[in-house]
Amino acid sequence: MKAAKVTIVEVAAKAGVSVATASRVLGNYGYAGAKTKERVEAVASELGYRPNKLARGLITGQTRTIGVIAGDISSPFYAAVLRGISDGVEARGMSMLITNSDETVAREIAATKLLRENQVDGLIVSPCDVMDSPHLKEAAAAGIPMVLIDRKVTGLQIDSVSVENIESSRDGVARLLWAGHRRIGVVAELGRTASQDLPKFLASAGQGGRTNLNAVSTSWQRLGGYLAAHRDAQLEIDPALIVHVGEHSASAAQQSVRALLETPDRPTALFCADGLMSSGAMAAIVACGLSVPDDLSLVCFDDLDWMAFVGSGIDAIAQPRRRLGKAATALLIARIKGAKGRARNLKLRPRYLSRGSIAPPPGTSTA
Amino acid sequence: MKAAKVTIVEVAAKAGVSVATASRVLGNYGYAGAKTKERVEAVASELGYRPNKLARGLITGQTRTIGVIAGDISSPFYAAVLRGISDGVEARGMSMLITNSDETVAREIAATKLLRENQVDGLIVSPCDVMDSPHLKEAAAAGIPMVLIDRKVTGLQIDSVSVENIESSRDGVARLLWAGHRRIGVVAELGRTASQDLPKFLASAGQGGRTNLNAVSTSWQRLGGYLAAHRDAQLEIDPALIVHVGEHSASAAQQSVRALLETPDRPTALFCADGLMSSGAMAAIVACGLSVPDDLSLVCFDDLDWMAFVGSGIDAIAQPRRRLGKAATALLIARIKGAKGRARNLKLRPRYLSRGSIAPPPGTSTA
DNA sequence: CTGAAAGCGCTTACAG
DNA sequence: CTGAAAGCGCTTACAG
Repeated sequence: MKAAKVTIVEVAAKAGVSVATASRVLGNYGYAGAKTKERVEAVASELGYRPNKLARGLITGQTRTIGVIAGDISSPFYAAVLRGISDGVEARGMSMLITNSDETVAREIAATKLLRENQVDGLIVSPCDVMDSPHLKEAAAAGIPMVLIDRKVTGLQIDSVSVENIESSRDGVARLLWAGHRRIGVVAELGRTASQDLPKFLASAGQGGRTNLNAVSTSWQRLGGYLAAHRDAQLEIDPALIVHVGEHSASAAQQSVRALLETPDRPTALFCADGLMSSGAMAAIVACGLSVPDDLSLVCFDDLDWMAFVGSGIDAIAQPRRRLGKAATALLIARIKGAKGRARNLKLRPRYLSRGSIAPPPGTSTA
Repeated sequence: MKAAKVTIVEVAAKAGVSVATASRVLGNYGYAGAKTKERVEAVASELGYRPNKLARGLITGQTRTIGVIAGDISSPFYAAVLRGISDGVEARGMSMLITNSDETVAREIAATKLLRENQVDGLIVSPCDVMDSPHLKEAAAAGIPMVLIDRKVTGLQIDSVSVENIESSRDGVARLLWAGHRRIGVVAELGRTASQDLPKFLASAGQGGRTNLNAVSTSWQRLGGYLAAHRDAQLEIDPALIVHVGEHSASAAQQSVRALLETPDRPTALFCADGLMSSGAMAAIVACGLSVPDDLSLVCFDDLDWMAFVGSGIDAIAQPRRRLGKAATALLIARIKGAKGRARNLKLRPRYLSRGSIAPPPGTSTA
């Protein structure tokens, strides 16, 4: 049943030319007489010839395929970023191999290996360990074109595209402060070791040490923005207001936020550091019977579709997700084509969407 | 800079064995002496040998890569389905090439071509034309393993995994009817030619002709369920209540729904046929200042994360999206491994999530 | 258990 | 403008 594949050899034979010539017209490079060209093409389409990219790739050393390592392709953030990448890739007639790391180093390593064995022309990765990723460094050293997306890795000087996390978080939190809030909760993932890292981080942030923030994961950066806004306003931080969820999970966030909201001295506003945290926080807010912004003001990092119509609308720091993917693809393709020169680190600016989820703290007279 | 790739030839040479032997231990098939094996493996890891899957694929005729054609990988539905596929694929050490069709035949054809040139071992596709897809039929006839997901193509007898659209829509709408609603709006995409197709469809559905519903796109099937529920209850259909949006777009849905809701004789309940329709409808409901379920009851096909906390929660017909992908992958891999026999058509059953968005129609006395 | 040799389907200098 | 030949990196009968 399996129809025998027609190869270039058969096309050449039937067209009465050499394989070399057939190859030249079918791959359209090099010279070929008009008549020859026509004949070969006619035979090829008649026979239903389909070039074998494996053979082509083996010999040219290019597969016209890139590999992508995302955290979780089903999350709205990565799904949109991937779409941006995909658009860039498809527009160039290239292909895209996709993997998930689930923010796990072991899986990221496995993915890197698999992708390299597949001879991808380049890699776009959202590294899960921003401090030390030997497998990525090795790949970069081996000369495989690579661009980092959403985050960077300390000591890895390669192209990257990320988002202004610190500045835009600082701005978002500042808006809450301007509205009069003094007890603002922050909900962030912060990894498993947050309880140890947090005191150090708070201490160093206190000095206004800003440099180290670039060497840290996005959720820490956004927390950094929160701290910076408070420092700008010369306000102390109450560590009890920092909810470190510890995992990428909406339901974990929901539990932690609920606990905070049931506290007697609960915050009058919340800043959520990513989409998962926002979903969890919103669920907790509803579960506690609180309404936004009357009982609680809210600013969320990353714009999810429901933020447009929940309550009176939720203020969001909207990341240019698709553009993130597009830009990464453009950088990668340039490198694949041989672009030299030092690493380019693009930083895209999110847009603040003001929808009305910020009100003065409850009990404040508006008069 | 580009580190020369180490091939099996070098490994063999340095280990003092033939390429054949090196190949046998590195690909681990065939016999190899314990000592030889050890030595070859040592040298391979020392040299950082990385098998070239192109060469391997060229000769074995298997790439251990599958191709996926989705509508839009950034939509929550496809994103989750893809994750299901991805899990199945990664668990077997295989890879996955992903493309978007944007529900466009031309792009689907291009994707099929590209994927086949990449010599994928099989294809999972969500076909955008359920009536006639010669490119898919050709691929199937050529013997490439393929499974259809979410929808089927008339006249293409191959494996498929879809969802019980008709039955579960019928059930969802029935719940609205039980609650006393008599004017229930339905919001569905239905394609560009809906205005012509609708009268015919209504007429044939009137006869209880059920067979043709399998040969129709998911949004038509869900409309079919709506009609069936009304037929069960012996109620007439008011065509004015059928909102055919015409495109896969939340904002288009929002506009159409808004128009319906601003009508003097507006419905007391809404049934939304997919996620995009639901987002649009919800935005329209909020824009009109209506509240769910007091002013309007609501049932949505496909469960989006916000439905858990918007208002008092929105009833949803939750599709097993990830399972859809997993099941498709399992079927595909079985075929790739050579499973024969007639096409299997899996139909997964959604779960109805009752959250409280159904109330009696406004003005009904509960007493 | 191991090796020499052919070959997967294509591209690419190199002659002509 | 066209063809003969080598070769990309591997696997697979086939002998031994």
